[in-house]
Amino acid sequence: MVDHLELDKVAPFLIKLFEIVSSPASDNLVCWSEHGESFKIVDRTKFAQDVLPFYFKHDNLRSFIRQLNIYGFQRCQNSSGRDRTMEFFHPMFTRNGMRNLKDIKRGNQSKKNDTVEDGVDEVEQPQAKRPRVDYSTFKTDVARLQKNLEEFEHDLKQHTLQVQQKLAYILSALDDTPGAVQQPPADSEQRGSSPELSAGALL
Amino acid sequence: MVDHLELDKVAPFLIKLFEIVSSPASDNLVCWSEHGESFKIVDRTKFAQDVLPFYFKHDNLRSFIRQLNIYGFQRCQNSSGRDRTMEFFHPMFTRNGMRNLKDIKRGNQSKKNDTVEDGVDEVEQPQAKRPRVDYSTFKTDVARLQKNLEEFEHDLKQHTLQVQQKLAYILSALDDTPGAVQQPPADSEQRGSSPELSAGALL
DNA sequence: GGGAATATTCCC
DNA sequence: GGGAATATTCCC
Repeated sequence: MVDHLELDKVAPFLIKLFEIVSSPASDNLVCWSEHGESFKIVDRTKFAQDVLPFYFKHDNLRSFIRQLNIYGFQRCQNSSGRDRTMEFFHPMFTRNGMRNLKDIKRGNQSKKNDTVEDGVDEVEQPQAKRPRVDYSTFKTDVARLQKNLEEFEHDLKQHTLQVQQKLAYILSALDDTPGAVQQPPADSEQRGSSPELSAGALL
Repeated sequence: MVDHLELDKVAPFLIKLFEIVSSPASDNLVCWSEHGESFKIVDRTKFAQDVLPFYFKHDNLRSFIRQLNIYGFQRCQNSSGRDRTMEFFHPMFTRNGMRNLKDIKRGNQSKKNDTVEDGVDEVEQPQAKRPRVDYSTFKTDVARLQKNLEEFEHDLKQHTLQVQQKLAYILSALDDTPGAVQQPPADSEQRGSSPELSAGALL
């Protein structure tokens, strides 16, 4: 269906990672966070032993994390105090965002547009070392949602079109059938028109 | 004994390669050539299947060959016509030259001194495209043998010294033993000289 | 975490 | 064969 995920443009590591995190079978070892915006390694040892060698040529947690870092994932500090759980995050790696995978690049091949100036001039403010909230994740987050939305819209249009065509075909076939409905398909966007049988109206 | 092989300076690939080629157990699949100056892969398929995964994270002959090329190995054309055997060669990779392993470098990190000018000026000779024999392998070959020889000499000296010391110790111990043999063991290599007792003479 | 070396794959 | 991308290891 959605065949333009362009998985061929996505690094193998990311595809495997998505599969690993999404696979329900290993949810007790590694899984999405509640809202699917990050993922957790629950049992480091078992994860390394049982999951890694199935997808990679090693069973080494550190190598796995090295890859995460290379692709720009950030470690999230676990909320609770002493939790052995590890949590990682990348703005383009989300449960429902498989289509964003192709925008995750490795190493320092980052897109320059991440460094926009916030509308605040970068003049020195030497008075105090302001910890200064980092809005960049918000921005990339918004960008991601924006993009998702656009693509969903596109998909929806495609889908609508297809259904329309199929229905039109069915209706025309019915038309040719003696004793079938005579009513031709009306166009889709009509407001206040009398309710009638039409492909467009069904969408 | 010969503990200055400096294996810690040798790339893991080369150590494994040496082991693979030298191991008698797999001589039917991969082995040294007759004089130990190159090595042969006799059965490509079995070699890839049975040997490679034991040493590397893959069972891929092409990956193995890629590594050989990276380390500067050359493929030798098999003398016989249609032979599935593959033969590879590197001047510093020989059966008796384990100590040369540390001089094999990867990639283009070649030493400049390989490009000495042969005593022949590099002026253009556009008359004919002379195929011009490449003496560089000879030169590195000579260098290797030279080096081997020097190091063997060094080892021999060390060895001689040790044996001398041990014999001296034994002799002195015998000397202290009442009723022990007075007659020293006759030495082996002495021609016509009067037999006399000395550690050095035994060597 | 990340730089850098080494290993493996992919592609020409 | 080798360039280049990706993966894995090693080390700070």
